Amino acid sequence: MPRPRKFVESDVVSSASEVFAAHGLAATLDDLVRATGLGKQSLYNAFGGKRELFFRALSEDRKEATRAVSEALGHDGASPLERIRGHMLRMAIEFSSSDRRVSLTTRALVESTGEEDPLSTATKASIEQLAGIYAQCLEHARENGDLPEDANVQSLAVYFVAITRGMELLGRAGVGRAVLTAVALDALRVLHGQRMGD
Amino acid sequence: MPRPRKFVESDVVSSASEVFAAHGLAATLDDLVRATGLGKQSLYNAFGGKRELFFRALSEDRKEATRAVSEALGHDGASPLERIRGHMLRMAIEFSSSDRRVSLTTRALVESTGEEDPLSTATKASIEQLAGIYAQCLEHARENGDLPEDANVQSLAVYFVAITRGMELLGRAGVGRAVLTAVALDALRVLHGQRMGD
DNA sequence: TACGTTATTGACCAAGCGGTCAATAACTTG
DNA sequence: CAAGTTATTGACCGCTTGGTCAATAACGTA
Repeated sequence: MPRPRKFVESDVVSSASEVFAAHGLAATLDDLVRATGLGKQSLYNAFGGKRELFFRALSEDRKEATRAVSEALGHDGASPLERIRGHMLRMAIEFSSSDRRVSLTTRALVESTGEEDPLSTATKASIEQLAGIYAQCLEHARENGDLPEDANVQSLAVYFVAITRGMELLGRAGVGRAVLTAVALDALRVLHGQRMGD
Repeated sequence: MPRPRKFVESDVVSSASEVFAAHGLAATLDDLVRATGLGKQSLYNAFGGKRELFFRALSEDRKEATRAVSEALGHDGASPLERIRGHMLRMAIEFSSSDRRVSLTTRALVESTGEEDPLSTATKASIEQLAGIYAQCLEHARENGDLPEDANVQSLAVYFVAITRGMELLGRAGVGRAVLTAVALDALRVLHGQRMGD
């Protein structure tokens, strides 16, 4: 009965995501209107406002990021450690690409207050989810005998989240592909050492 | 002859820095007026506007950050590698402290456009400066024989900038002291391994 | 083809923004 | 103590902001 929408919701979120990636929450409602092609009111009807649309975009970004990492670290014939290696090298290229924008999750991380607000909750969950994926792959490596029996899979997983975040920021600072690749290879050496000097 | 100022410039910059650390460039002129105690016009006279004040704060933040790292990695009897270790462990504690705010440099990194604007230039310089300090210390370690002769000191230096940036973000996401310390120890294993699996 | 429902459109609004102005105050120096 | 210079103060301004409203359009259904 009702008048049908002229837009595809996921397309709108995707366009909005680019705008938010470029300008963060400081992106203007007008930017969004221009990027999505919708009118203000339609945007408001469909999503509820700028902030809500940001969360929606953030959620999609997170879904996509975890999907991508999941796929990169998933079974494909190579050993778990080889998959992590390939993943890190691809990240180095990705992060050093000149048109790469900082991920919404990282943006949200910086803009989050540390309190219990929705932004902080969302970013925290995002980090934990990513760490979970790394942990799974690392656990497989350990079962394979590619990591020492007493390797701390949990902290290593968080370590990989940290180093990828750091590489992302460095890419923003203009660090080029060669250096970032070298950094990725350095980072991987963590998996080869035997014991921490305590 | 002129009427003297009622404020100390460095104090104003310091107060402003906190506000910017908390809210980024989105901090309002009113926030700054409240935090510094100066009137708008005085702020304007002394610094030239919000953006200029931000740059001033960013510059101080950068100076302080490099000073701190320099001191931590400087000569103090311990070996270069031990100094790096101590530094990383202190960073883990610092970044996981609950009232810690994200550094202005990291903020600027995220908000920079990647173009040639002043923000990007400043952050790039900041990263390079930090990497330089790490490189110096690592070079000493190599001369000491604590690192293999063929270790790539330059990329390792950038690696340490990356992992500390990542740890900073994770601290923002609520990762606690224990986990962040474990991550720091993981990160250090890079210096113990012998050869990269190529 | 008339009706009910929702989408779209463009005008509109109050609040908050960064910044400015003009008047006044405080100090040093002659 | 008068003159010159800069600081401070509070009122003010034009613009942009996120959001709203009322009118109209487009569809399925009866």
